[in-house]
Amino acid sequence: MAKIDAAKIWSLNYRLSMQVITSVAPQIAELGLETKELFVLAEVDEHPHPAELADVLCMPKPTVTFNVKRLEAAGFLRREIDAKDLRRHRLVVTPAGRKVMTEGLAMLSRAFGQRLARLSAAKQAELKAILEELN
Amino acid sequence: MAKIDAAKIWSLNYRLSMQVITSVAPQIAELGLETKELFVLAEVDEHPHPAELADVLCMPKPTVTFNVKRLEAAGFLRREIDAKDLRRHRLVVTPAGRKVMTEGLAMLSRAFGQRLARLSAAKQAELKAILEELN
DNA sequence: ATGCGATGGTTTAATCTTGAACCATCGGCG
DNA sequence: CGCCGATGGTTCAAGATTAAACCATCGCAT
Repeated sequence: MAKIDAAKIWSLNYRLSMQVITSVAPQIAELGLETKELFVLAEVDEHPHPAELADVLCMPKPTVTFNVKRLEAAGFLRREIDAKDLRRHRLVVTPAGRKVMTEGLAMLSRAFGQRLARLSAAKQAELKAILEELN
Repeated sequence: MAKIDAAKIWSLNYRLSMQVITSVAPQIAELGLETKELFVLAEVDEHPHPAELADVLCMPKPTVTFNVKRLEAAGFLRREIDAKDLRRHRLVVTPAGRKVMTEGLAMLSRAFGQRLARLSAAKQAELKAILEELN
């Protein structure tokens, strides 16, 4: 079998992600949320500290600072100082934040769901399994 | 079967793309190329016109203009005006451009190849097929 | 031909991003 | 304790991105 070109696969993957997110960006914006803010918001539950967020989301720390600040100003996020480690800021999603996060992710699900609908259920499951293995 | 959460799959996919590209960015930079410039360069053969590039790469037209300008200044790209349509600029990859493009894509292939190596050959092929179906 | 909406590309100005330097705190170690 | 390297987070300034407005050309219908 000819060797599979990894760059090609990466490229397909990247393009897919971008096309989907580009297509929902306007809807998300109507929630008063930039897409990057949604990404941040969506990871706060699992990764409540900015440093982890930067790591998971592959964005530099100042970018996280910036986006967190905006989310906080918008009332979607609250910030608590960890009494055990005064350097750390624990982020907490507010009810309003949870609302827009849920709606934003639902929009993303619908948009990507339309693409996924091209695949059989079996293939969808296979894709998910493969991606989990790769992550 | 529980409904698969499309947003979750999208997120896995996005994270995978980002982690990989983040990991190669420094190497690519040594070629004198920003990652976005590499993306542009890599699509020029198939999509020689800026408008198409913007579309395929999901980036706004001014971003394409900007990156093309830099690629041109670096001698990686040449620009010809289409005699048939004076609005259109046909982009051409120069030999120097082809060289860095090839090297850059090879770096990307190596980096992503390491991830892909977690999968059996059959699963790699399956992934590629699925992505092509989704694109 | 002439007008006109659509398309290709650039410019501008405002916003976002980010590398580098920074401050504060932590966790050891002598 | 007091130092010191490492870690969490922010600031700042330089550079990248992009929405909006723009100019030029095209295709086409009048």
